[in-house]
Amino acid sequence: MPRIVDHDARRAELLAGAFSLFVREGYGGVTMRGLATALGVSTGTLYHYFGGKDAIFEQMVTAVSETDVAEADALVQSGRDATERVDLTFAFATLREERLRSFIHLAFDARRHHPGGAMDDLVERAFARYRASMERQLGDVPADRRDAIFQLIVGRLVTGGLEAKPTPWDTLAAIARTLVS
Amino acid sequence: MPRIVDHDARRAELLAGAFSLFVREGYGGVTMRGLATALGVSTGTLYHYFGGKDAIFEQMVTAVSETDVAEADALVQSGRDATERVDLTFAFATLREERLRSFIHLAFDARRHHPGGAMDDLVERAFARYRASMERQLGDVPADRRDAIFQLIVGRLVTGGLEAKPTPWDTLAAIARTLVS
Amino acid sequence: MPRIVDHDARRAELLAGAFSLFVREGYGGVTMRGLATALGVSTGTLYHYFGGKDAIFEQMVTAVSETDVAEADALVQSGRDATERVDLTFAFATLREERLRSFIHLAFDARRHHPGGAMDDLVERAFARYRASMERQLGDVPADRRDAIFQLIVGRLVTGGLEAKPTPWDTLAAIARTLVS
Amino acid sequence: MPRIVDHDARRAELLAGAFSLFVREGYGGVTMRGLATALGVSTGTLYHYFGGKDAIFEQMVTAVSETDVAEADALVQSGRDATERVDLTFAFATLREERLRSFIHLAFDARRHHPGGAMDDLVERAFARYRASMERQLGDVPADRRDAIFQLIVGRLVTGGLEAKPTPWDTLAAIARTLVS
DNA sequence: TATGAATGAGGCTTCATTCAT
DNA sequence: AATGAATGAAGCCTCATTCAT
Repeated sequence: MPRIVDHDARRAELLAGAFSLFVREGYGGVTMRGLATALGVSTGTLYHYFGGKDAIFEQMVTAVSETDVAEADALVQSGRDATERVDLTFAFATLREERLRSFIHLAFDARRHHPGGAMDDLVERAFARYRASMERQLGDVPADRRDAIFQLIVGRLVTGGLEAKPTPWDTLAAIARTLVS
Repeated sequence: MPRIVDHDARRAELLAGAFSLFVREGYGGVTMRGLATALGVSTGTLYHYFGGKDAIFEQMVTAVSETDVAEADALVQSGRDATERVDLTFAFATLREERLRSFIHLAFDARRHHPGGAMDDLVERAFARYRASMERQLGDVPADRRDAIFQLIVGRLVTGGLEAKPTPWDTLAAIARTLVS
Repeated sequence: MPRIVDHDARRAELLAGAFSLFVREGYGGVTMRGLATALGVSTGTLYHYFGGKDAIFEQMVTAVSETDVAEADALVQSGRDATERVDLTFAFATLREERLRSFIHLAFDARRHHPGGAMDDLVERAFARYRASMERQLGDVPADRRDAIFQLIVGRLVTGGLEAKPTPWDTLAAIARTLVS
Repeated sequence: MPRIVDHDARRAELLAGAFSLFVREGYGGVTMRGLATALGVSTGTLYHYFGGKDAIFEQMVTAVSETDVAEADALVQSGRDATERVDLTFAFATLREERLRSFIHLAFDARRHHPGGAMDDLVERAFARYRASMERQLGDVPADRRDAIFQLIVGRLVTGGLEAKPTPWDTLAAIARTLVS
């Protein structure tokens, strides 16, 4: 069935385009009309490929976390010891700061707009992917310290979006290094 | 003579009621009609006491952070040394976990819905209040370590709302203690 | 019954204050709250003295035209011949331009908000008062020419509120003089 | 392919329907819901074709004045000398009395509801179109007399809507003829 | 497949009016 | 007599969704 393949390919293409808009505007800030315009299609086309706004949103949450984790793995695994890999983990967070912060916000949004449903699983699985990545890369760091580093990064991502002068990444990276040596 | 009403007291009362709804539904999820119903008043009354939805939200953010900080100060200052006060800080975060998480969530929402406006200042000032409280209580801890503890708590509050099995508070408190001794 | 007298005096006082606001904002632009504030009373007081917004408005239309006609008569009757009295008529229109224009607008408003009712009579009587004043002052001018002068003035009042560069009053006064000599 | 609709033609159609309602109810008296109902469409459709209430009103003012001026030009230019063209000008005003009166009324309303905005320009331009038409048709009449005729017509249109027995058009036309001979 | 015109519920806000004090 | 808190209908506008073409 070549038709099906084309259909799926087009859907993936639209999803990729939708992602940046959702990340920039948040769930509530995206309108179907705005999304259609940004993607260069009509609203009718959007409804042809997806069930509706929610369906688009849900498919995106998964797509984002998979992309991010793949990139993080690729970068961090080049570190030769735990200290270096901690530094690379912070380097990744710094590099993709906006995107990761947006993901957290998206996750919040997602759970709000689909309470108690399959969306919870989706978000949990996405976070589990990030956690698994850290475990792969920092497997020789004690679990409690690895957890602390994770919270440090999440905390910094969040405050970076809310405070005028958030704690510098370097400061936190330095603290993190003391936790693994 | 008019119906006897303490204008400010009534306003504070409405504000307190509004918080739980905003927390449950998010900024975008709260409608003036819904808020009025939840508070047992008419929409007109809401506009009698507040300039509008934004004004309600803004006054709420300030009121909540002030209340929280006052409570945190009261609790934490009973600690006799830095280690004890770190423990009490975590105790406060654990105790008011839901409320603090809601506040962060709300702050995110608010900035998305009103980018670049007075809301930014409001949120920044609220966060500054929390920071100032920590500085008062943990003044003898080096600034970088105090910052790390702050990020640890914020990170834990956020992941607590998104992960199925977030890192236990105790684990992070233990790490934090190592940072101040 | 001294009470009644006081009551009526207060009502006249409020009406006088209301007039300038209605003239400035038009019927639709005046709110009861705004009117109460401008008068330095409460909305409740307004409802104590008048039946409501419409009642205030209606009483005003009569009051305005009576005041204006009295002033016009006083001014114009000092002219010694028809030409002079025409000039004085234009002088009065120029002097009270804004006020007279507002009255025309008010009259329009009035008929719109109270179609087919007693308000039509009210407006017609008010206009009849202006006409009667002209007949008193320009009694020796043929009726058709007097009518033309009236239309000239009304036309100029209206276009003065709508055009950037309306015809100067002087130009029209000069034309009017040719009509009476 | 989309439902086949000539966007501009549909807009013109809606605009034409809007005029009669605006004329009947006045700017403030027209509601978007009422307008939609009167036009047999939904409020959403109105916003699909126009930016909002003001945009509808503005486009209407322009459309009406353009139509009127075109009609006036066509009628009046058949007159062979100034006297005949003055008569034809009054004939046009008599024929379209209601419509022209409504236009003046609307212009007043518009400026009151949007003081100091783009509406002022719009109204001024519309009036300028009427003035220009008179200049084209009565170019050989001295400017001051042409202006007087314009005021005569405007005055009669206004009083025709407010007085029980306004001055007959014939009377004013006769006076106007004396001004051009 | 794809379009975009059309829908109508629902959002925020205003305001004439009522009524307990 | 006077106040102003409270009401709720109604205004303008947005937007997810449907459907004829």
